[in-house]
Amino acid sequence: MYEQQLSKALAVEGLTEQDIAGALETPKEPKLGDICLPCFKFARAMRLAPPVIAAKLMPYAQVLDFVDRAEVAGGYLNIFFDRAVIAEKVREAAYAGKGVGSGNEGEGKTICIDYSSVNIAKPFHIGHLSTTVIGGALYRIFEHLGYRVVGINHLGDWGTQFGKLIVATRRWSSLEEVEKNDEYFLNSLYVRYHKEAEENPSMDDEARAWFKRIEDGDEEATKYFDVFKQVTMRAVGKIYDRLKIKFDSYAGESFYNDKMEECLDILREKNLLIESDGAQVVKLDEYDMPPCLLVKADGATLYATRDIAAAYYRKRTYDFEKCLYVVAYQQNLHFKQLFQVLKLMDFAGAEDLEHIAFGMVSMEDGAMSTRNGRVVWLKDVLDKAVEKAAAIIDEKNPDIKDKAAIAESVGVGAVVFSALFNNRIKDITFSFDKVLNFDGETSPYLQYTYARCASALRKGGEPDCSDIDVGAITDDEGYEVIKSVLTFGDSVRQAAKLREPCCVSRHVMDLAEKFNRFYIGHRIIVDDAAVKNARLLLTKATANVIGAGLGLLGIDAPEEM
RNA sequence: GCACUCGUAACUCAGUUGGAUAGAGUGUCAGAUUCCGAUUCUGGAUGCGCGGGUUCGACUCCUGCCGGGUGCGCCA
Repeated sequence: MYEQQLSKALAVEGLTEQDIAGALETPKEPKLGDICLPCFKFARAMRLAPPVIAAKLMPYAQVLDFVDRAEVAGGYLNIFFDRAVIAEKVREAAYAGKGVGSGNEGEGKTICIDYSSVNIAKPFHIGHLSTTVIGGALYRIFEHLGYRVVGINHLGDWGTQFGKLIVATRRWSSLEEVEKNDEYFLNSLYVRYHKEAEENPSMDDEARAWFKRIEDGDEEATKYFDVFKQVTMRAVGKIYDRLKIKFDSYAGESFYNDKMEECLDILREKNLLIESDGAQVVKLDEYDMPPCLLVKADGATLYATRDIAAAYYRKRTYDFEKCLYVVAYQQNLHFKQLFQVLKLMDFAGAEDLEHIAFGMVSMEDGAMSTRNGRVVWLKDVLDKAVEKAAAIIDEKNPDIKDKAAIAESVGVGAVVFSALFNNRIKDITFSFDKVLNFDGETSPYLQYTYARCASALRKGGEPDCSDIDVGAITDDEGYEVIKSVLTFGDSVRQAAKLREPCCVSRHVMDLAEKFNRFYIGHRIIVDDAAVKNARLLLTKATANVIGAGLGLLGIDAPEEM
């Protein structure tokens, strides 16, 4: 808050606006001021001791109309805002609705986000959660800042697993049966295939042959392919609805089948494609990386080949400013190679590709594995969380309306939030106890706080802005709430800049804690109308920010719970 | 072996471009409600893996070691 004005005002004694702007920071503790300027780094150039510099700057801060006072503490200049001036700004936040903290710096810019990217024929498991909700949150965060966002689900809909599924379907089931059943049935065929193929390796030849037929556009094989894809999409569609995730494009791997050749031509033209052990690769020794394999010895293309084609297609189709790949860090090397190859190809968007890596999920007894059944399906996790939420509602608020919908919001929200509260890079050891914990720093806490605000607003009525006593919210607790409300937008920007949704979740959590402290200490609905209106206004602003923050994360904020 | 990455309280994690006395939650113990929703709030206790370096100042940057994770040509 007020960084610009302060930078301008304190650019004296040879200091530039940039010097000041780069040094301003928020003190650790509220009692040290609202904003501060450490003057140590100016000492050398100014040939003065930091406290002397702070003292010289103090009068320039002191005269600003939004400043109450400035103090010199060691080498710091601590600035305290005029609380009444700050409090006035809450009005705006209270009437901004869901748009609170939004911006327009993204206007005219397009960001592509590649996330979720499910594998066809595999049910949605807990390992798919991070990419899906991180991508979804980044989508909304950028949108909130005015960007045009293109959400891309780069479906894993190509590869020999389709041949395997055809073999399995023909042996133990039928196309009709698969079509009628859900994704778990399809998965059971896949698991059975792997079990039996161990003893009967000829099945793999059969599978390869079927996949070849898909590649060749064979009618019968394509029919199978379409059904498998349809069954999977039906299932993940339900999950996406529950998670509030949407995509603008489902162009997956199969989509790029006919778009790779032109990329390989570019590589050949630039003499980048080299034969090695029968395969065709791009050498990356110069960049301390192993070669990037693009065409197998048998002539088939690879994941990386399709990613190159996808990059070209996206640049051409969307003319992106940035293209983000929300994919686990296991693929760090793959993306480093991919980006380097594209750079060597002089691809126009090469500098704008970014791998947004995140940690992996494992089970308490080791890595997850679909084949041996050591896997947790997301649907089960969501269902259990919703069940638990319903039980708590039954116990605490049995007469509430729309119980099922609220339990869904609370349960699903808790699962989503658990994946968005920490830094992306952290590994996660999955445990039901942790995900189903609704106490402490969880989304049910945020939702509860939101519902508490909503309840107060129902009882207190719409705040009347013509009759406000800002003094009623400039006490320490209220003032902390105000500052948190007003800096929400900064956190949204930080989240976009770092591609870290947790900047938003952390901010909203902090606000909820501050509001609850305020709430306990001060009655909102009091006889004095001016005081009541001020507190209601703050309550409304708080509800807006919590609601907007949860919304950015893809979590509902029910009015009651 | 090489590369990347992580190591903060008993546990799970925050910690702004390096800045003041390193903070939360869980769990634990002790408290708070005649009054707006106790899924709330208040208080107590425990810590930066180890050693060097750069700096006025290092959890943060560099370097060495220790420990965990991931990756390293025909999977995606």
